[in-house]
Amino acid sequence: MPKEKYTSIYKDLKAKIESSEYEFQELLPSENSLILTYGCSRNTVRRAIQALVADGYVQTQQGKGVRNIFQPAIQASFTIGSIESFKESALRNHQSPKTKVLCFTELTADKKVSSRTGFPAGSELYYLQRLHYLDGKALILNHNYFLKSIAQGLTPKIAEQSIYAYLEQVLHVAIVTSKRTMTVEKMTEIDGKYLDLGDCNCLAVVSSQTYNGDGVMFEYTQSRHRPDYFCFRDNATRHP
Amino acid sequence: MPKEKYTSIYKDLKAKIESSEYEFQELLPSENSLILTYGCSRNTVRRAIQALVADGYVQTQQGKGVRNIFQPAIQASFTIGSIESFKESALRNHQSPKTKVLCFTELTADKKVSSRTGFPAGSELYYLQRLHYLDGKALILNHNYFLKSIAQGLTPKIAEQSIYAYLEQVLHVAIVTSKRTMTVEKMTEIDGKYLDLGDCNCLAVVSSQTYNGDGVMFEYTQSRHRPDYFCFRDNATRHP
DNA sequence: GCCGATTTGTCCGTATGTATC
DNA sequence: CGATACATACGGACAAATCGG
Repeated sequence: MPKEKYTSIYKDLKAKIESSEYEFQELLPSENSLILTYGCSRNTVRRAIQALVADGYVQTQQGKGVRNIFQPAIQASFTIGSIESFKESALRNHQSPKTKVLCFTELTADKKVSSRTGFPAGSELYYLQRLHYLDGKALILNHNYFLKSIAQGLTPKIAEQSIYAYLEQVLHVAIVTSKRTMTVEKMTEIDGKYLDLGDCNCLAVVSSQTYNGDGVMFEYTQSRHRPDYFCFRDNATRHP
Repeated sequence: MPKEKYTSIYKDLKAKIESSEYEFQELLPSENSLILTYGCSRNTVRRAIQALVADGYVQTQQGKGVRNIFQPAIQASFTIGSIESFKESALRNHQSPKTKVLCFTELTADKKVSSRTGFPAGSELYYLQRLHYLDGKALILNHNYFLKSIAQGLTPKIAEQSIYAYLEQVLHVAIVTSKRTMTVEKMTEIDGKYLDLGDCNCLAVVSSQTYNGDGVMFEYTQSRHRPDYFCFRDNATRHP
């Protein structure tokens, strides 16, 4: 049983673009012909196309058509605009991930933690430090804070595998929105202890607040990335 | 004369959210009531709401409603997902921008330039180095490559003001899509010469390829940011 | 636990405007 | 000018999730 119609059309077109069924700069079939090939309404194909625009795969132009602007050259390690667990992105890039849990505790948010994470003071939290390896190299040092009431039953064992898989598949937490900021920070002692930074004294830091389907922020994570293996990608559009 | 209907609804709701007319975590009026207040169809209000979702302002939940999750706390210097010129983002943050043109030349892309920028070898280009100041501090060192055929008549004088304003308002170039990657790189000699990096030996690098309305990539830019003034923000959504 | 009201999600069909060729 | 293509907008139908009685 497939998903919704517009999703399957989106995936089909995406696959065709990725497999170079449409050439770079070539126009895709018009909306009207897509309506015929997929047997659906115009709104539905337009919705699929808009998703491709958001991905930076195609560009639309009124009166002309939909142009393929996908270039497979650049393969970003971490794609912006969608939420992915470390394990998922590693597997997507055909790399073997490993995670080591350095620290697993529970704590109550005081003012300091509250202002850093955005959790209300007094929140009961799990706090973890995790080290992520890719192909044997230590690349990311993660500081995770999870709301205990939502990530119930989290264990170091689970944290070594995939926390997101546990949240979604076991606890049925709907993961919806994540607000992220990306900065560059001076390395700390603990960074240097676990990550091989070479002669760099800075690293890339991604801080994220993640919300569940009820609008509750249940996760704050700070990911500290070894700079030479860090690449963020996004597609922006202009609306003046 | 206003814009399209859904844009004006989007802007109106956005303004109300930003001015705390709806509280954090509060549900917005239902789609049906918005239909009445704005006198439009359901599709139109839904489109406005989807734009707010993309901005990370609200979250929708089937059967419940649309929840305000906007928190004014974090004001990012550079917002992801939209294309902004340096001048625009500076003015948005109420800061006084200044730009100094270090270098302005024309060149023909050889293989090396081609592989770095993505322009085909043989392309006729403008090449610029520009230094951007904010409130008197040198924050960003920009390397710009523009396709001569599209950015016709570019001068150092214009580059000191806003290139985007020239492209859009004078040449009527439609700026549509930009593919960006964010990395952290070791500083170079020229970085150290112009940017005050303190004791950091790295900086944040944003590389972007920008396309016009005809699907032609007309700009490649590498922006090298002083790390302590660099902040990128984005809102991600999960679609497993 | 069931039922009905409310609310958002998906999908369809149609009409009109606007840009391109 | 007409044909084609995408953009905007409207209206309606049914499904799915939520909530209260």
